[in-house]
Amino acid sequence: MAEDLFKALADPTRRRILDELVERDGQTLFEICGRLVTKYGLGLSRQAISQHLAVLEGAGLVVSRREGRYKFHELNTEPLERIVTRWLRPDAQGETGADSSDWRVR
Amino acid sequence: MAEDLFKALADPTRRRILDELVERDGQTLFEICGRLVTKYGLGLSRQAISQHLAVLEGAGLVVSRREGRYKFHELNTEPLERIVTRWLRPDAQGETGADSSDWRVR
DNA sequence: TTGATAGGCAAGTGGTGACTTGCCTATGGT
DNA sequence: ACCATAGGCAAGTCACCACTTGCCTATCAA
Repeated sequence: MAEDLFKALADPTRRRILDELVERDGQTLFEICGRLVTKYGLGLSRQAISQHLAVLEGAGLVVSRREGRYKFHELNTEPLERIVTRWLRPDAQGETGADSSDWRVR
Repeated sequence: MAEDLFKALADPTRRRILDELVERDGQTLFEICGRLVTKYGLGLSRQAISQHLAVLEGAGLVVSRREGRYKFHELNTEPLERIVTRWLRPDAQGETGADSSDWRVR
């Protein structure tokens, strides 16, 4: 749902992870950790990145595939298309761009 | 900058406000309050909506124009285009889609 | 089978953000 | 001049989220 998508995009570290996956798809957790450190000098723990990946996966932006002791993470840009059809081109996708399920009771 | 944009989109109430402005552009604060109440049964205070509008304006998603005692709010979808060029079509906009300024030191 | 690598689970902490409350300013009608 | 309307400012509360720490599981190589 939309809530998960935008929450996932709200964190700059998660956006960087998406950038990394655009540049090189199918990386493991440790690869991503290493890249964030060397490219941006990020001193985040492995668990921090792992939790970020879980959030991205929950939003459908990342799909993971396990092979032996490795877990490869792949980008999925399909959820991002919904942002476009909601506000940029609301006439596409059969009229409504607003997702009626995008709501939470407080 | 990107940080403000995604933070602005992270809240469901703010996304609803954008939906309202897509449907009818140039509304005042009280008009938006009324619409959110009648259409979604939202019991938010005027100040809450006012603060949301300030965040949206800080992100460049809303532009306001004052006329007498009225302040009209208009939608600006230009910042949303950058989301598309960053991950969906990174080859547009002269190569890089990643905004190097999208980073905060912790 | 031991050790190293790749990853997961769970509880705790600090900071940030959404919302409220109370009071203040400004414009316009009568 | 008065009052109602439209909006702003500032402080306080509360819940959530990012991150850490500590420990545990699984796969592979020697």
